[in-house]
Amino acid sequence: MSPKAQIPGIAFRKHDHRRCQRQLLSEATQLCAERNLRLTSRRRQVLEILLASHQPMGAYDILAELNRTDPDEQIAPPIVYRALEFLLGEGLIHRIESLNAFISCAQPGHRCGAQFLICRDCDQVAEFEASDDGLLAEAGNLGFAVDHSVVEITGVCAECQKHVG
Amino acid sequence: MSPKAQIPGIAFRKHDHRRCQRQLLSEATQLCAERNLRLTSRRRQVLEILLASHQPMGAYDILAELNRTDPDEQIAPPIVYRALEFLLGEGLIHRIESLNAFISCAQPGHRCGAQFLICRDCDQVAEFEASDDGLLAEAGNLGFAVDHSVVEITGVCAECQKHVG
DNA sequence: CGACATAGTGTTATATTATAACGTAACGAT
DNA sequence: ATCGTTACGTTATAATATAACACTATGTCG
Ligand SMILES: [Zn+2]
Ligand SMILES: [Zn+2]
Ligand SMILES: [Zn+2]
Ligand SMILES: [Zn+2]
Repeated sequence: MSPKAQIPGIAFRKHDHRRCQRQLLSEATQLCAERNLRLTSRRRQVLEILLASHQPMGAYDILAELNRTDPDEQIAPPIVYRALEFLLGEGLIHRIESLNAFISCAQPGHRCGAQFLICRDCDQVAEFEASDDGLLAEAGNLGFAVDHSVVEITGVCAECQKHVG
Repeated sequence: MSPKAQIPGIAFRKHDHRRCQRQLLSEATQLCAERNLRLTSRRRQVLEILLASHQPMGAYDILAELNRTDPDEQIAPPIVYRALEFLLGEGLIHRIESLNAFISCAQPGHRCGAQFLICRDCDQVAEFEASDDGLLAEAGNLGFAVDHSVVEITGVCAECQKHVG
């Protein structure tokens, strides 16, 4: 993965991910403490699996990972989905609708609009913060009370455009 | 400037839907003829089911409808999915990712960006043409070659806000 | 026409994603 | 300690989607 300063999203940037990971987990812990919520070990476990990369994972991928690291117990889907539900609710992760997958939030606590660039070549997904969201304003102008917005842009990232063959 | 700030989406407007339906089917027929594509009876059948309303339907809802109107044959999922794939490819219908559902395009042939307002009260979905140019331009500026964009805004429509208790 | 290539359909089975339902355990407050 | 609540574990099943392969319709060319 080469440095691509122009692409937003940490997924596309070279960085000390060890540190990044630790930081995000710490932020999650603090955020839950502030909100008086329980980041239980299951929830933390699922979050950590997602924090291991900046890639989206399917619920069953996460499930497999849980069962791989802990072959004694046989975890079942509802456990994963419940943890995901909690993490989604607190904005610690996002759901990528067009992939049926989940990804750790790059800026937990920012209550950021979740907007994604999805490269169909390298499968990397970058969360990016579109500062000016005219769409929501427009929806608002039309009398629509916006609750949640899904913005997922599929295409080819800058790096992959170079390697076309 | 694009023609926006109209009331979004025909789904939310009172109109002669009989006529609307006929018109859209006719446009689809013509469009396929122009493109030298076969709007076979199966494909037309699926399109007609979606054109019966401006509401999104799951693939299995469509399947059920097929099997209801024609109880002799027992249609299976792949048939529906293949018809949907064709219709999606030609822009005659759209897929709503956050609902796992399909909806007829309000403006076939316009190659319109597919943007949706989804009311979580009345479940109506309005296709609306907004200037998400900002977003796409931003992606473009960042070196990302946009292929397809998903914009789905969930909330409460103007009408439902009045009736809230 | 009749052989052929191709696109579309039908059928079976199965993969993938997600939830219902219900009981148990942990926790937090009286 | 008991009680209400939240989270977890377990089983079963629902809902969504595709793989694989056989068959049929359609158009093309000699
Ligand atoms: Zn990182
Ligand atoms: Zn890429
Ligand atoms: Zn109509
Ligand atoms: Zn509504």
